[in-house]
Amino acid sequence: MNKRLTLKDVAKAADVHVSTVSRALDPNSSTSLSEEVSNRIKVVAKELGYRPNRIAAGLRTNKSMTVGVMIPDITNTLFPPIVRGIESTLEPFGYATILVNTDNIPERELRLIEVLRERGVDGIITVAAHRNDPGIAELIELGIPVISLNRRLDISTVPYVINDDNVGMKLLLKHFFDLGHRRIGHIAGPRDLSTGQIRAAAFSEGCKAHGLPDCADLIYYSDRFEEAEGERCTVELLRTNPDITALLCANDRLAIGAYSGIRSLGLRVPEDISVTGFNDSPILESIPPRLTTVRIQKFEIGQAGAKLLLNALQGGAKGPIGTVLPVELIIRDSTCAPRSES
Amino acid sequence: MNKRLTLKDVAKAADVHVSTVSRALDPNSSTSLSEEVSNRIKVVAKELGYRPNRIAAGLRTNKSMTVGVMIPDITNTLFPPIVRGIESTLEPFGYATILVNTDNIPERELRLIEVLRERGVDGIITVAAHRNDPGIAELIELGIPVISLNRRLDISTVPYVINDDNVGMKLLLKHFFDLGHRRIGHIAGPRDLSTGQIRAAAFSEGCKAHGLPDCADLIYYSDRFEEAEGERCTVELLRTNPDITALLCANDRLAIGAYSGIRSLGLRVPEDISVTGFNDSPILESIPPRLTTVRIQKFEIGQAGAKLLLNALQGGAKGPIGTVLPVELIIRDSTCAPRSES
DNA sequence: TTAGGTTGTGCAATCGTTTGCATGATTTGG
DNA sequence: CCAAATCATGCAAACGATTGCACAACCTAA
Repeated sequence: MNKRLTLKDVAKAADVHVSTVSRALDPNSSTSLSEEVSNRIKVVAKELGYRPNRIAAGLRTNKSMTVGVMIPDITNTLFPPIVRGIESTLEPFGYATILVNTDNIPERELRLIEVLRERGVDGIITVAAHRNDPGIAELIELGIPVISLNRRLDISTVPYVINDDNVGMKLLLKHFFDLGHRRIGHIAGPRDLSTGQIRAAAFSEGCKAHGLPDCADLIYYSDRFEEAEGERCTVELLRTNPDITALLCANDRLAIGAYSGIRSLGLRVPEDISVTGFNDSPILESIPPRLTTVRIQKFEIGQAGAKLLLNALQGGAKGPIGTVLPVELIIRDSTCAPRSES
Repeated sequence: MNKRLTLKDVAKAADVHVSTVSRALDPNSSTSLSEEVSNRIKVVAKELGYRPNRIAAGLRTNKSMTVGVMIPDITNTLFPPIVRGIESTLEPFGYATILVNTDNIPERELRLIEVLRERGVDGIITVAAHRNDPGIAELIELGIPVISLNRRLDISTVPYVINDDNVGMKLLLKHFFDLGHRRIGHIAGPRDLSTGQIRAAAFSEGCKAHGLPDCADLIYYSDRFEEAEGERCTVELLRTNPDITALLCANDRLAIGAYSGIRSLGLRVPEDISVTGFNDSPILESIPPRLTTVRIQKFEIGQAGAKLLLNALQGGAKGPIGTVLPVELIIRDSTCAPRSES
């Protein structure tokens, strides 16, 4: 267990002061050094295999070169590509990422924010933000850069990267409309998540635009983005509104749950009820009937978020506060024209 | 951007020395403090909302309370549950996890090990180890605790948690044998990964045990655990050995690739060729024909690995160097009796 | 009563870097 | 040829916590 090399060791070997070594090894040091000494030091450092201790440096500079990444749950297929996008973008700049799972539990989220702060993260990227998120609000107040991915906060000062939920919903609605559907239900996401809220709003708006009658009672809010919730809501919605011919779900998991719900009522997808999702999870290609959905850019959302954070960390000219990534309608087998009722 | 509270601030507020505060807040401090002072300090600290700066503490104690987790690629469905198992187990003990993706590229792995070392991780859990891994070997030499999950290293001093690959292969082989298969091929994993090597060895051994004729030429080594490789190897193997009726693939991805390969030759799964995988990825339930495979415990492997690391970090009595988790045969639709050739 | 033992707290060094300032060496210009 | 400017390097103080040691106050026992 040989001790870690320090600046002091290099300094001794190169017969200079530690501060000189520090400067020689710092590419953008303000103080000037002679080429000769600088090179000698670099050579010695490399020979000895010197590696800086970022903890010590972090203590002095108050920069840990780490960022916190908060997600609800890494085992949810939506998040790994986002996390990968973040890591791939940040790593070349020397930032390491600390990953934490909040399970969408507010207290847990608050505790994990503390954990990250104690470790002196330079910034935080959250994919787990609630519309009204006290923890995030506090971070902002403390001046710690925060980026919210996939979701938005109600407070408008938090930079975000989201998908174009609005356009996505309109595309789905138009698809239904073109097929001939007129009674369309919506299984919405949780009210406290921006994705749920934005998509529900887009749904209402879209219905109106297509001249569909009041659709407020055709929206059913789920409590969580989970299959079981999708099933429960679908059953309840179809019980109350048996004339529905199409079901627009706020995400894929709700849609897969809707499949079960529809079948439990003795109906078929899509012959009796057309179903759509949102996100385009990788599994979908293989679950029959293959789900018609909206594809969002997952890796890219992480990438864009990381860039936004880098910009904030480098104190750069503050770019746009929000980035909206384009989406794409993916038509598969879960949608068809309604049974003719003529 | 109000400054972070430090021990000094608390000390001033409680009118004691910083060292006293440090001791009061350290649950297992060796020095004794009067109840009264200790409580007063705790109250003041809580009131002020003091949070220790782990960076500073880490510098002094040489413990960062972070661990590095190295995986090939978080977007591979095998890894998220493992990572979650690690994080869930470590977090309650105050450890944060830094996640890095190696993409199975050795140079990248070496660089990332440096990144982790610079950050002073207290230990490393790798799910990306090669059988012969110079980076890991160096860590061991430096006395940094390392645990290898899912894979083993050839050097025997690295504690590991693996699944019972051996039993898993025997179960699959017995399953084939019971169905009546006698010409069984094996698409093996890469030679430099222990999973590939162990499974191939178990295959050979199992063939012999069942009295099957020399099977060495029925093993085909893939270069990577990827679908495309599975397809390529399957096609080549079946070209050379057209009498094969069953294909045992070293993991699920190779098996899914095998599906394509078999179909490209105009054959059907399982009627013409039975296929099996390994791991039981979540997608499998939905890809027809549903793959017969061996289920490994993913979350548990992370959990067990984390426990092993905790043990190593607490310098505890060194427990077993290896943990082998039980596996389970999952029979689905990709296997059936061979066509009768009577 | 006093020597010796506790007990509770403060002092100061330390961890490995970074960085403002001081200082000695060298160059420049008049 | 000397004063002033410039350059290269060293010095030492941070950063915020931990911890061995010193020391004062108190307690106990002979």
